[in-house]
Amino acid sequence: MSAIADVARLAGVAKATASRALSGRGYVSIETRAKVIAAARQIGYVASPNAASLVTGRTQSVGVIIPYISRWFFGEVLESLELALLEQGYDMTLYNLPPASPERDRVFEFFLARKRFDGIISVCVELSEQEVEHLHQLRRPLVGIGGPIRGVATIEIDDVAAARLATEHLLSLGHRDIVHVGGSQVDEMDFQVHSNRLRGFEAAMTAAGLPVSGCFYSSEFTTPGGYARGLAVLGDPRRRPTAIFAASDEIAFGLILAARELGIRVPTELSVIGIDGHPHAEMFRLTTLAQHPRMQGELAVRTLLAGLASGSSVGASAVLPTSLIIRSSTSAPRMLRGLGAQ
Amino acid sequence: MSAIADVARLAGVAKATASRALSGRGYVSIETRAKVIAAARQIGYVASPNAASLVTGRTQSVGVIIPYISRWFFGEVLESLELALLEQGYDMTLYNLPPASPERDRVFEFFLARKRFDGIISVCVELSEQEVEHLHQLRRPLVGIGGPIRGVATIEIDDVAAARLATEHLLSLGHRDIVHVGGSQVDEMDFQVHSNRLRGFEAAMTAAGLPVSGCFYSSEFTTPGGYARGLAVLGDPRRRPTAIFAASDEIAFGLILAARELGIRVPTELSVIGIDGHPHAEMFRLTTLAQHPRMQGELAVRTLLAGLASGSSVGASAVLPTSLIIRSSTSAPRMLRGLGAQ
DNA sequence: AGATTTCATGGAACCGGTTCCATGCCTGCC
DNA sequence: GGCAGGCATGGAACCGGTTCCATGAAATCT
Repeated sequence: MSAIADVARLAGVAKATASRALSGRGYVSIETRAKVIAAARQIGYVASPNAASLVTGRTQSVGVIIPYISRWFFGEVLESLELALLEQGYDMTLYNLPPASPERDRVFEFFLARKRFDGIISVCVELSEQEVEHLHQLRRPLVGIGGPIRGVATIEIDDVAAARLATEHLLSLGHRDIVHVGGSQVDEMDFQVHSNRLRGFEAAMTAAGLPVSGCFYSSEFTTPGGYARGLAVLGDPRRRPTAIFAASDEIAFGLILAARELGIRVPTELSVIGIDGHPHAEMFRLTTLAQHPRMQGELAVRTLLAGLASGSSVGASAVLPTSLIIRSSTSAPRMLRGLGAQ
Repeated sequence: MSAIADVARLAGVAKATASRALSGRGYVSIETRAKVIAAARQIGYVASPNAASLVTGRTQSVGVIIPYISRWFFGEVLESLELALLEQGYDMTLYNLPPASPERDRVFEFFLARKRFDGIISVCVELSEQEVEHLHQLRRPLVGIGGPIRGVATIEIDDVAAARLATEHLLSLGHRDIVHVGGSQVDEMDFQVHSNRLRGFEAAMTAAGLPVSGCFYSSEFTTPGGYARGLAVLGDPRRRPTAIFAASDEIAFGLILAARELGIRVPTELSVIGIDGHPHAEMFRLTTLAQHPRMQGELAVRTLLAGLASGSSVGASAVLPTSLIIRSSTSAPRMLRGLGAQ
């Protein structure tokens, strides 16, 4: 409703002066500034960033592209991004881009090209060369979460190391018959998360002198996905592993539910470890390698805004820590226990 | 980068003509339009809605306020809102406003007042009189999901009826000792969902001639919340109900987990029914009263855009249907079964 | 054929801010 | 005392679109 011209008129100054007083740039006397601020408050004036963006090029808004909203990791990242941006006065505009979204091209060619954003944060979206090119043409800072993009600052965890640590935890307990249930490399856009976790698993197994062939089963990254896979993998008693490394906590929950349903005791007969640090892990007593999505979100915002302030396009990438949280879904395999007890 | 003036120059026409050709408003000859469109494509021109919004007042952007992102219902609503808005060319800017958010006032007084949105969708946010007033002052259409706001179109389900139906399902199976586990009215902003579901429960119980005092237990609206409450409520065998009506599927999952842990068989010894239609319900074989958050999101967008087109501020409210999905978490109580078998 | 419409286009104003530039005052310094 | 420089302010241009208005040509009507 009210424009800066109204504020200026009410305060008895020129538009230019009102603008300087409110934005804090340029010379304004203390009294004038007070007058202008009082006038602005009186008529409930809030500046339109759209109008300002025309001349400054700054929109006070950031675009976020993300493949899922409901899955835990993404929900957490989103909440932390929103909060961090809000604190800095930025709006967050959200584009949900699931793997095979028909809207994908339109988002890159139309929505993101509308000069609406000061920067873009891409959360675990596997970008094609062409899409990266599109984004770079916007000449805006770009930060990735969860995986590398060419020429872009990235906030991530070391998925290979995390998977390796998780697997080594099982190995150190004495397990030799270990299976990895993780994301498929073909079905979903995986942003290298799936394959990195598989590589970490294989590295740990190989280092322990164990074979890896036939030890991987794919699953949707969800609890029902893990459950379905669990029923299949654990259904045959003769070929049952003593431990499973799940690529995510949500998969692990499903595996535990399947095991319970099949009457397999966890951890006595089956150890399960996940990756994430999901809040439900406590309830399932799940041993997990916790990552910290909120930290990743906050750091991504800091990196983006730093790039914005400095004008440099590429900020510093960061690899965030993970931590092993041992609960009671993992233990030594029964066989060994028996031996130990003798 | 490129502005409409560049397009006009390249096409050899005036800015005004280029604008008309691209927007499709006003008279332009077919050949001229083709020329302009070709020129625009050639230099990769995408109009800046920010610039356009200055004169048209339309921003092609909608603000959404929502208390949670991770909880299932909200995630689903969000995904459907984003998709529906995207299809219509609108951006979705997200404000996450958990119950006791310290950012709350700033969002209403600053962020939402920036003239950035053509309309606002409020998802299950309990608004104070003052906040409603603030929103109305923006003179923009406003649509609520999940509960009534004064003078605003609302998309919702009938929570009282849904709770009543769920309870009646248990009653019709022969249960008499039924407990309701739902949200607290004090702890969280509840948008009347909690109290409405409690009212529906009490209405059904009273109609069946059963007492309601002592039959309600509060819980966080999450699986761990239901789990904790389940351990407490089901822990004492002497005071154990034969059936529980959970206010959400996520609570119900927790209750089922707690029951399993206590060695209580579902549904033989305990029936559980929820509300939601959560995708995990299949895995838990949970009987539930399904609502359809995606329908609610789509309808909210349709209502908002209709209000936008017509210029009328208040659209039509709608009450969406729910459907009872019977799985095997509910059955007749054991006692009756025994009788029936005789 | 002359008078209206309808169509097509260009020029210019405008939306709401920011910023450049010019102006004038006051202070400090040589 | 005159001049340079810092401070405070106003006028005007500008950002990138849309739209009003004027103009002229072609089509339609009387």
